[in-house]
Formats: sequence, structure tokens, C-alpha cells
Amino acid sequence: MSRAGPALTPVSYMILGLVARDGPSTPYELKAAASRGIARLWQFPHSQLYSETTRLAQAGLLTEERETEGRRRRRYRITRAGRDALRDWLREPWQEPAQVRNLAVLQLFFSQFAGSEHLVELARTQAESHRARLTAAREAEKRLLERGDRPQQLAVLEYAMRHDRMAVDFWNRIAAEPPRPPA
Amino acid sequence: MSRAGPALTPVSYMILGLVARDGPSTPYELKAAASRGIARLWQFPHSQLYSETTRLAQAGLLTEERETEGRRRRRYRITRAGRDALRDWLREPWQEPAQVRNLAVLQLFFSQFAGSEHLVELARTQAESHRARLTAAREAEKRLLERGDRPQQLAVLEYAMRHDRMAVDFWNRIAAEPPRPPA
DNA sequence: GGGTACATGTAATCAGTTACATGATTTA
DNA sequence: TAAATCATGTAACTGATTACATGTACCC
Repeated sequence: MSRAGPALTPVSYMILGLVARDGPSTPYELKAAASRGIARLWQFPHSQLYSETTRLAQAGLLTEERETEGRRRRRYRITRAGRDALRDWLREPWQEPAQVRNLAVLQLFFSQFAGSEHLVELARTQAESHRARLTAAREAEKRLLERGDRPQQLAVLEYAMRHDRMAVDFWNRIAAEPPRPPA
Repeated sequence: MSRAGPALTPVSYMILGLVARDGPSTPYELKAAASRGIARLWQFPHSQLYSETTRLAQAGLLTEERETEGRRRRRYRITRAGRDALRDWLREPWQEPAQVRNLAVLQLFFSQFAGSEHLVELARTQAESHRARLTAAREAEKRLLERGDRPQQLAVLEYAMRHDRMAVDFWNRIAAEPPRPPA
């Protein structure tokens, strides 16, 4: 009963999920849909939308129709198998705790090899950009609350905001008391 | 005055940083060094240590000596250019706020396509694994405090712990009040 | 003295990124 | 109608992952 073909990646599931949520879509529409919301969650270049939709269509998880005129856009819609694949993935809850994978934190880790003034600048910059993102997120939150549907998207936004708040606090603390190598 | 060759990746800097910190190292030693500490921060397979050290040596940032007998291990040491590259990178503080890139949160985003009991299971699993990691981190923190050197490593650990605490709170809340699609 | 766990490395593949390129639409 | 911008796509490259493979040391 299992599908063949190469394993699906996070971007595969993002595409399946967006098509499932929004109905038949062109890669360009997917790009727009992603930019409102999940782009924040998992960035990828738009070119991947073209290769990945093709791949998903070959695997039978999407169907592709192509306009015969003008731009000859491709429009994808999800198949039964596509919905199943998405659902199966969602039913295998991800066990691993989130990785950190944060370049700024990596720089902090090795900050002994630059002057400590650079660390302070890093900390200030990071605090500032997380603060800015938090401000933008509050607007988005307001809009989502007004809409009322999409509680999951709201929950994800809440995660992002908690993350940003944590980061602001952390980097403020680093800026105020930069760790010093022992004498 | 700029180096030629392909751009350096985060893993490049991790290797440069570890060799700078610990002195001449074999790939295998690097693997062990990474597993104590930064592995948490930026995971990668050990095979990359072989390809990446080779690349860095070709770029003149590491030197390679090879044992003539027995295992013919390669041992790398950092060059002047390598230190410079590391320092230059550290002096360009990373501006972007951290991405989220969290598979569990991605599953939350699309959780409407599975039953809500699966979301609750996801939330419980995530809360639990972050809690476990937090416990382990407290031990590591104790050891680092005793050692006293490596305040940067301690700061990074503190970041990871804040992250875990935030995640535990968040997923507990989701488990308690899973978002429901509107009726 | 053979099994098993750790140590050390290579090869092949592919997802993801970068760079390029052209078609439509709007605006001035 | 020129130019700028948005829309749409392809091609090439390569870092990262997966899979494989062999060497060495220890232990029973």
C-alpha cells in the first residue's frame, strides 16, 4: 500500500498542505500563499516550487493541467493519494525536539576569536531585528484574530512570537553582560 | 586581499572554530569535539568532516599532514589565513533574525488535515522531548560552571535552555487547548 | 580466535540554491 | 512606446545526506 518514489521533504508537505487548503494553484500562487504565513516558518526559493510540484505530480500526489494558451501556466490540484500522504505524515508526530541552527548563536559560540565589541554589536543587532519582527507579528496577529478562521495559523504565530520574545531577552542580556574569557 | 574559492558555509566556520580552539585535530577528533556542545547547535553527518576539511585545506585555511603509517590519519591545523577568515566572519555580525524551521510547528500549521487527537499527541511528544533535553542541559550547565572557562559555551547553553523552556510552555498550552477549526 | 564495537573513510545521489532568461503588464 | 516591474520558468552547480566499506582494538 505504500507509495514508491523518493521520500517527501518538508517542502513537499508544505506544497501539499497549501494546495489542500487553498485548492488548485499555480506555482506562482503557491509562492504568494507561502509568503503570507509559512514563509516565516520554512523559507525556500521560488524555483523549488517548480521542481517540487513536478516531482509531486510524477509521484501522483498532484495532478497538473497546463493552459494551452498565453502563459501556459501549470495548475496543480491535490489527488486522493496526495491527501493521504499529507494525512499520514501528520499522523506521525515529529518526535525530535527542534534544533537550534542559529547562525548568530554560532557566532556567539566562537566569539572569543573576535573582539568583544563585535559580540556586543551582534547582540544589539539581533535584539533589534527580533524586536522588529515581533512588532510586525502583532499586526498579523490582530488580522488573524479578526478573521477568526485559521486558529492553527494563529497558534504558529504565537510560537514565533514567543520565540522572538525569548530571543530579545536573551540578546539584551548578552549585550548587557557579554561573556568574557577568563583571565 | 580576498580569498578566492567557493564561499564558506556554517560548517566551514564550525570546523575552523573548533580547530582554532582545540589545536591540531583529526576529523574524528572534530566529530567528538562537536558532539560535546555545538552538535546541539548545528548538526551534520560525520562524512562532511572529511569533505569539508579537504576543501578548507585546498583553500589554504587549514594545513593537512597525513600519518605515514598505520591508519594514515589526517591531522589539520589552522593557518593564518584560516584564523583571518574566521575572524572576518565573526566581525560581520549576522543580521537576520533566526528562522523557525521547525517540523513540529509545520505539522501544527497543517494540523487541520489530521484528527485533533494527533495534534494533542504531537504537542505532548514535543513537550516531553524538550523537557528531557532541558534536564540534560542542566547537568551540562553544572559542569560548565564548575570548569569556569568557556563562558561563551555557557551562554549558548543558556540560549538553548531558554528555547527549551519556551517550547515546553508552548506545547503544553497546545496540548491543553488545541486550536480547533471554526464550525 | 572470532565476534563485536568503535574508528575512519569513500562514493553516489539529490535537494536546495544560485544564476540566468524571457514573457506579460503597468505606468509615465 | 520605453522602461520598469511583476510573473513565470529553466539550467547548472554543489553542499549535504545516505549508503557503503574496511581497519583496528578489545573482550569472551
